[in-house]
Amino acid sequence: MATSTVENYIKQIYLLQQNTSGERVSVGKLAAMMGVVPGTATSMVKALADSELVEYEPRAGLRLTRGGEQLALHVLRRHRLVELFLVNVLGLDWSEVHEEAEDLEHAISDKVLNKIDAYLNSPQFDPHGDPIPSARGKVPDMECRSIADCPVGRSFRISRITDQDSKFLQFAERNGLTPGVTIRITDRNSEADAVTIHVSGRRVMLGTSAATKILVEDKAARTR
Amino acid sequence: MATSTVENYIKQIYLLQQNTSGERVSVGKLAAMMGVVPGTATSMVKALADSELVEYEPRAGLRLTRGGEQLALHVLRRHRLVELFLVNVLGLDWSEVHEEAEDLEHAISDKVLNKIDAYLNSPQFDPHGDPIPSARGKVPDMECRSIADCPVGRSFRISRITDQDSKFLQFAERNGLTPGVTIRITDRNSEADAVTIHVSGRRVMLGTSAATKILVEDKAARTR
DNA sequence: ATAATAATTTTGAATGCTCAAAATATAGAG
DNA sequence: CTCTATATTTTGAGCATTCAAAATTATTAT
Ligand SMILES: [Mn+2]
Ligand SMILES: [Mn+2]
Ligand SMILES: [Mn+2]
Ligand SMILES: [Mn+2]
Repeated sequence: MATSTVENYIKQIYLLQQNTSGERVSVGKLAAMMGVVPGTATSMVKALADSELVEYEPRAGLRLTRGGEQLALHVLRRHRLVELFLVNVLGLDWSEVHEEAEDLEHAISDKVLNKIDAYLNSPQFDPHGDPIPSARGKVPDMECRSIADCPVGRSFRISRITDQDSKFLQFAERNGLTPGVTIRITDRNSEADAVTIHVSGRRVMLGTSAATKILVEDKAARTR
Repeated sequence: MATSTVENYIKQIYLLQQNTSGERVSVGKLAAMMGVVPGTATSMVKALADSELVEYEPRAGLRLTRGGEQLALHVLRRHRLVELFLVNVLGLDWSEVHEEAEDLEHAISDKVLNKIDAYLNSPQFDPHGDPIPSARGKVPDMECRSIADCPVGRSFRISRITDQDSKFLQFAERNGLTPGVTIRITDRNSEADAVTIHVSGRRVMLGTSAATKILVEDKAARTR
């Protein structure tokens, strides 16, 4: 029913809402993320509002409706299951699957999706640690903060990388910074804008903006 | 580069050319197969001619160029590898994969396609016995005729089912009529418009129009 | 409060694909 | 050779998506 353009907009709105923790999304931000001119976003948003996928207050911004959120979660489920399948079964690199999934997420039927889900044993997280919404739209919760604001001296488990850029993912992999890995934060220097961590022997230094993209949780936590 | 609409048209033109063994395809036939109104096909064909994918002689018909044929073979390769993957790896039924592949064929990158090909060990035929063009556009040749015009009394191996309709495929499967299976043609009655065959003990009667859809080859032939 | 600035919306136009219906060409029947 | 049935093309229009550029509104600085 929904075109892939609509699915992409809705997914992006969902992701923007996540960052700004629930506030209304601005048309400008949306346009920027979608790589379109602002006027294009405006007219698209009007169409989405007509289909009752978003609530739209001209000049104030927009927010997903319940239906919009469900669609977003369904797209995200397809995207992330596909990513995991490509990595675990077909052996693609985690740095390249995001692009692939960007197209496949619109072409996978529920029938195939369920087979993939079963094949992978109903996983909860994708290769980047992103939560995979369930078929009913439940998102596995994960309480985690970024390396950028973790106390020095403690150990953590990497749970998620929040940047799909393939250069960054390759860098992370080269340095052993992948979900599940245990790291120890050994130093933070706010003047130098950097954090030092230890990961399996190695010492790695990260600038704050890179550190922000790596989320961790307490050593004790989750089964993954 | 090519939209999925263009890919679908080009693929369909290729398939029509196969049937009519190389003659020019008429716009009307194409429109019918694509499920569009004739005028739509005319304007699409003009666009395809502008992109040099077909040679078009108004009112006389059209034919794929070399480039068009290559595109068709590439789409067909994706379609058929996907079908086989869905059946062999994800366990979908052969009667349902055609529909699935119809969308996926446009969303699979070469990178993923190569992984699938390797995973399946570079197969030559899909679940319906359709030949899978190689990455370089070579089509595995198969010399086969339909059950409808095979001599009575001899044995053959089923090599291909040329009908994607899921009801027909389910019927075929129920009666053990799948590629690789050996059958024996025991009777033909042109008045009754029917053929009788034996397949693993069972006796099956087929009307000519059904028999035409099942292709066989000499018992001796091919490694599959 | 006014003016400058930034964000947003509107307008007008293009592209790709489609349909309905009218116009035209072609082939076969008489 | 003329008429008619059939296939094909043309015309005019709509939908989804996009851009460029102009118009409008909201925000901020003075
Ligand atoms: Mn996408
Ligand atoms: Mn991911
Ligand atoms: Mn298709
Ligand atoms: Mn097939």
